[in-house]
Amino acid sequence: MPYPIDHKHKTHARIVDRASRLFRKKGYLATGVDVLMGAAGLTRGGFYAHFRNKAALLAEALEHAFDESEANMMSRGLEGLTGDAWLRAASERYLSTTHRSLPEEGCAVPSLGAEVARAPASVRRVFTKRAEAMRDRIAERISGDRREATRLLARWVGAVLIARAVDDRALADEILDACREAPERAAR
Amino acid sequence: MPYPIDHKHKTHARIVDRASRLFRKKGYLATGVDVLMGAAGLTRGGFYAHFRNKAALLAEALEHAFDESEANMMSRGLEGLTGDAWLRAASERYLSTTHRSLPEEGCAVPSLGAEVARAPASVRRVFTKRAEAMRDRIAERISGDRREATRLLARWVGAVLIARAVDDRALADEILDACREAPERAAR
DNA sequence: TGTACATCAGTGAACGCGCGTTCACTGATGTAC
DNA sequence: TGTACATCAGTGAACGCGCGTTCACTGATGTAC
Repeated sequence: MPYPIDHKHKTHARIVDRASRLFRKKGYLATGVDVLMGAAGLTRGGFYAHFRNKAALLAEALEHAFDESEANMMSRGLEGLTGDAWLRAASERYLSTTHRSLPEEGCAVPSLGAEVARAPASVRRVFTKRAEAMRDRIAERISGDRREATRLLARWVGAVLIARAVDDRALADEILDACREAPERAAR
Repeated sequence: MPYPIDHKHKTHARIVDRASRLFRKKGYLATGVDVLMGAAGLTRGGFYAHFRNKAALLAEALEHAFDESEANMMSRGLEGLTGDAWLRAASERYLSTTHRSLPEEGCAVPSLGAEVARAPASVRRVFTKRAEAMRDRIAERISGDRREATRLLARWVGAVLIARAVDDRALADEILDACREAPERAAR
């Protein structure tokens, strides 16, 4: 057999990782197959030995993005926390200026949500599964209330989306800061 | 003088209106100049007699979209309402299944926010001005609290973005419904 | 241990196509006489 | 009232370019002898 057994698998994973970052940063449509392959140290032609087409890569890139961003923002270092303590810590991460200015390492929902809505069913199915799982993971941490978790996720996503689109650092900070406030406190 | 004096102005406005709808529905990058002009009953070549380039049209299309969607969802028929009554009515409109399934007539923030974040400064400046004005209009209706208005807008935007991306009607409805709940009630 | 071979991951030229933009022009119009 | 003219909104061919995808091939590798 030519090449080590896991060689192709490693290459595949490298393409998915680079794509996942480029899609979140530049957008799906705006990132061409040759740029993608170049970022993985390969050339255009090899792409179709790994993926049926570009949309199939988007589906895998979404899975990878959710894996990475859920771990980074909702779990790593937050293992012991629940309820309000977890909520404050997770909100601080999701609504941080770091997350605002580094979409390539962040949640795929604000960066790719609109493009996913216009993507083939295969892509939307992956997004659906992962977004729902993310919502449920939030619910688990805040006393199991899925409706409250839904509101929280929606607010996080909207805040990051708007903060990134806005061309005014102070306004962006103001938006993130306002949304960091817990619902409980917000209502007095 | 050739042609009625307002002829060019009317054509210009028609292009902006069609572009505003197509951009919201299909995305900015995904909508080509010839499709845009065709939708306005014209041909490709005339475009540059109206706009410096495609990004300049995006800026005008955003203004138009904000005008239209703010009127439709926050004002029309809601003139007498303030506080909780206005909040309930506006939330119902923004988080309606109609708004979810007709992005071409809806708010530009969930449909174009991510592309605006990657657009030239001229486009982002227009978006900033209009998004801030929208937030302030919400604040005026709910006792002047701009931070609360920011949270409300972020939640609305996130909810519609996610509900559109998700490939599951029931889940989409669940998301919109959960986000319809007023913050006050949400916190008990 | 050294060589010949079979495998297949990756190459790069080529496909047809649509992109944003430019430009020489056409032809519908209001005005002047 | 009817004709000639000047204006300029809109046309459509052309520009170079990058897109997603295909395919005949190359060459690095592990295995067999």
